[in-house]
Amino acid sequence: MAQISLTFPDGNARSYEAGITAAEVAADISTSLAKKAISATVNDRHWDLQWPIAEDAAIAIHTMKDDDQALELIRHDLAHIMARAVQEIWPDVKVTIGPVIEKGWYYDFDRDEPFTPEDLGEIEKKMKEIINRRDPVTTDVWERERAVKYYEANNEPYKVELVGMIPEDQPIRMYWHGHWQDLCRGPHLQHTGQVPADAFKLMKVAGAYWRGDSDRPMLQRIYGVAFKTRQELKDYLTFLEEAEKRDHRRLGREMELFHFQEEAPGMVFWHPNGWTIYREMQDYMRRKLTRAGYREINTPQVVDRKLWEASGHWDKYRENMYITEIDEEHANEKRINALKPMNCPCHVQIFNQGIKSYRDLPLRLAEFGSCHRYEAHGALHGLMRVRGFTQDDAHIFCTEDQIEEECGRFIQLLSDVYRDAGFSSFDIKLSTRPEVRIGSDEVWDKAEKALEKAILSVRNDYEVDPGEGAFYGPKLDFKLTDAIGREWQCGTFQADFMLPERLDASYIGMDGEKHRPVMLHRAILGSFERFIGILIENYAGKLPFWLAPRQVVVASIVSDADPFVEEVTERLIAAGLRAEADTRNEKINYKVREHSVGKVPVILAIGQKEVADRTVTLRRLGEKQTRVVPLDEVVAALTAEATPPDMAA
RNA sequence: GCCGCAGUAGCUCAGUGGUAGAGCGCACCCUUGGUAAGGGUGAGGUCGGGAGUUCAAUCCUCCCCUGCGGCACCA
Repeated sequence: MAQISLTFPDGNARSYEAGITAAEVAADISTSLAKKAISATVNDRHWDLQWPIAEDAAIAIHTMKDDDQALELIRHDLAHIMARAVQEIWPDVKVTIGPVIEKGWYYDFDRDEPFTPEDLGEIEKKMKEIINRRDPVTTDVWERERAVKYYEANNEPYKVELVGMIPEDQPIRMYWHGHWQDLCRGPHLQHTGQVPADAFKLMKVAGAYWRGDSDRPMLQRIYGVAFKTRQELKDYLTFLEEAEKRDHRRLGREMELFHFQEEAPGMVFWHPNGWTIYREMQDYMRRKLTRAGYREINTPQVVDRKLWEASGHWDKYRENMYITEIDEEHANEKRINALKPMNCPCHVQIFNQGIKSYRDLPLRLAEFGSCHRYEAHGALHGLMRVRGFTQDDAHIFCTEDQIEEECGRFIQLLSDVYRDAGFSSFDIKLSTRPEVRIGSDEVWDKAEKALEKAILSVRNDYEVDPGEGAFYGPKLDFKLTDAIGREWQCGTFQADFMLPERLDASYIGMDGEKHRPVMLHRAILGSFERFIGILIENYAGKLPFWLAPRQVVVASIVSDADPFVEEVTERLIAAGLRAEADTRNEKINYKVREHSVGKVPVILAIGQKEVADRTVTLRRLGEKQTRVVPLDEVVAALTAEATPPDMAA
């Protein structure tokens, strides 16, 4: 037998016979390691203990102490255990696939009857039973034909299809958990008893298309979460409760920010409090854009289909466009209009007015563009996905040579905005040329390089998504991370070589000839609606002072203080603050509680002492201690605090 | 759009084949109380919409609408 050399993490190497398994290597080291081992890493690949090692390699044996590997295996084995439990209870159910996902796994089943919440409890019980059986996990590689025949005989058509999808050069690997069998690339644990029986939970049932294709059958998906310990599971469930508490739909109601109703699904009714946040954000953006050299414009809501046909949107997105009908009586000619689903074609119309010179470029046209898209019912989700929304949209008309400079300026602007909104980090993704595209390779080279260079001028890390660019140009997507670690894609920067062509935009170059400009589509917030939703969730409703809809409530402790409360409130309002007086016949405890629940950042309480001294007692949201401050001082301090971040000295 | 679940007072939710209830909120009264709910009284509902079954439907059946969790989609 040939000998191979395995190098351990500590740098030591040992010689073994080729074909030795990782389990045997572990056993060679110590019996306790053999028992504790869960998997190995062999030449950077996560390796099943049972797999033979054929050649020299770097090897590391994993135990439950290695979180990454442990969690992957636990979740992956649980997927199998769950599928097995389901088939033990309902032998007719057909199995499909069950991958590991963040925090857990899912498994898709084909079953006539959907699973009920009660079924989940039963499955969970069965799973624990299986874990306690401590069945060994075994694996083998089969001939393709044998696997197909096996699955055909067992009436598992999805598995037959999966076998067929495995590339010719890949092995068909089978796994057994006890008697139960599944097609799987592995790796897995040594036996089911290695899975913690008290650190997982089945979460929900949902429909999911076979292979994610809406033309294929709808399967029943069961989601589970799993951790190494019971405590981690508990912590995660607590986290979910916390996330639910910051749900913007709930806070939107509690803080009286907005509502939705049946007559206008997916359209926001902004209440005074919510609209205050919106306006504050919009004012802020307007200042930032103006300073960054943008000119603000405004374009029609209702536009003849001819323009959408010319832009190409009619062909592709007609299903999702709101079409207007005019009462015949009042129309001389039948015209079909659409509510604009996007602003770019209208912006080109403004560019096209008059003759543009290269001296006009780059021309940056910004619009808080109100758009309507008929989104699928199932897609709507609070402010995050709506049918009527306003983009912080702008189009930069420029030359190919100006792309890089404009991209760099944009990223700078975007960084400022995210920072001011309270997001400390964001990721950038560069999507490059797809197979089907327009424009010469030369132009693509230039554009992709320009975007890349622009990113590198501000930071050194970004992700590349090859082939995921739009057919009309490469793009950047910007994802920010919120306070509880969730990612939201907000900003975008897209180079477009097509629309100027389709809508015949041109400028006169230095050479006196006509040229096509490049159009850069860009947004920072995405839509105001969604961004405000993200802000609400990020801050759990406790918005920074400059954005808080109600910044200060001045509350009387005794009714004798009411006149001074009114005076203080007027002073604050005169200073530009959003202040309200609360002189209701209620105790101060009650008022403090109510305004705390309402997320008012500052409460100023006024009783007899304050009236006598012309002071206020200041209490900040979430803090217990109070502070007595002279009136003049509090007005000055709060006014300074209310200054938006871009205006602060 | 697809799968599943849900829709009862402003909110959160209970309930029944014989047209409804709680807590909070709201209004009024008492209370002037010092930092997260003082007390009393009262008003408030075509039980999401339509059709059907039934002597009788908020409850059972069907269709539609909206919402929720996923999936698909997101110019």
